[in-house]
Amino acid sequence: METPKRRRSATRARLLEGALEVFAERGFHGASVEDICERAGFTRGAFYSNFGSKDELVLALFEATTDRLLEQIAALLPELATQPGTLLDAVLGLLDDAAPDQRQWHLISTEFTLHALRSPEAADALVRQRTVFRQRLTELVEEITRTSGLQLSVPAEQFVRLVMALHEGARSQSLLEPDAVPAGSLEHTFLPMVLAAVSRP
Amino acid sequence: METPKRRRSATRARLLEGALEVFAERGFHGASVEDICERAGFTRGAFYSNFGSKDELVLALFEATTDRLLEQIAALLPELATQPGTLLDAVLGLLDDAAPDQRQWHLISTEFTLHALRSPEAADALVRQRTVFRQRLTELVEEITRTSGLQLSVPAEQFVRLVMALHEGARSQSLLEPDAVPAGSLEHTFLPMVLAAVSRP
DNA sequence: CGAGTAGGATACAGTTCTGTATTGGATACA
DNA sequence: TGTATCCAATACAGAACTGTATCCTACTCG
Repeated sequence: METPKRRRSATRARLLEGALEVFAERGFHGASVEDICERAGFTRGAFYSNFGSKDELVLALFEATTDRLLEQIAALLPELATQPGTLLDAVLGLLDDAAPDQRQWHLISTEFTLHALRSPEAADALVRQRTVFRQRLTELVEEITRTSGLQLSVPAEQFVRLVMALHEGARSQSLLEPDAVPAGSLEHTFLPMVLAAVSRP
Repeated sequence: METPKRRRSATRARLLEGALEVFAERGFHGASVEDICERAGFTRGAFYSNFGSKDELVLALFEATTDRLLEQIAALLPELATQPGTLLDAVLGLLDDAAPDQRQWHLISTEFTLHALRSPEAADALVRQRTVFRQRLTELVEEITRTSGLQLSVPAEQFVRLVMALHEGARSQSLLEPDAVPAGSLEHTFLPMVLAAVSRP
């Protein structure tokens, strides 16, 4: 039982993986179907046998990426919720470690965001993903504040939105000017202040 | 004296204007030269008479955009530096009002950023632009703190980087979820806290 | 071992885009 | 008024890409 359907889903996976790389390198419209196939080691025959079009692949890629992201979160949450460190270490740790490759992830997720800003359906999907992601983080924050006796003067979700926004903007700066803005520097400089301002012992 | 060179530069300007719109709508690679010309009311003949390629036009567009941005800043700075309101009102006002159309500006600047992350030359240009922009903001902050007797415990530039990062991330959220995140809400919720934390009377 | 089938490769037709070469028309100027 | 010039339109050739239709190969299973 090694080749009836497993082979098919394996090539699907390789195509998705290739698409991820090529999209990160050349962008969404800049990558041709041929590019993706070449990267994955196939020809277009394999592609059109698995996907109806590039758009369809993009959708599948987004869902696959979302799934992986949620898995990563699920894997990281337990230790972060309980073990050492502060609330901010936990939240930032999750944001940082959820994706294996920060640069690629930033390129891809920016590409998705741009796509979503132009297509209502894509926007729906992206907003749903971000909502789930944010909820996980919010629960994490709430749990940590509960167990540590800390209390926030703003809704946890609002606080999470802040951290996400700052993280995204800061990552952009870090990737453009790695020397001037080491990864995480902005967050680690300012977020503790915000936390201090919004928390009561 | 109305048509020797003025006509030429007028079509250049219209092409750039068309490119701005089309790039915002379909993205950089998604827009064909023909699309741009059609939007501007020309055919490709006009295009290739004014630009060598789409890449060249992109560069020109970036510079034109940069110029306009700096003009906007120069126009807004004086009143913001002196007149009423707080430091944050001034900085956020500048970030908000520097571009006439927030959505289009966000799409275009994200597109540029993405492009820059893939091309070292574009990265250079973008970093230069952002550096100038940041310096203007930094000077504004320094001037306001000086005249208002306020003092920051972090370098003004670092503070500006924070505001820019937060602004960018927050704008992304606002555009994706206008109802959940009204424009400016994140900034106006949290930045005063940071400011309070980093300033001494 | 042989027929059937699934999945990917190859070949091909059609479309779209780019870039150049040529043409046409309007304006400046003698 | 006629001519030279400039600029954009048009016409054309070639390249790149998409999507389909057919072929080939390697398993599966009787």
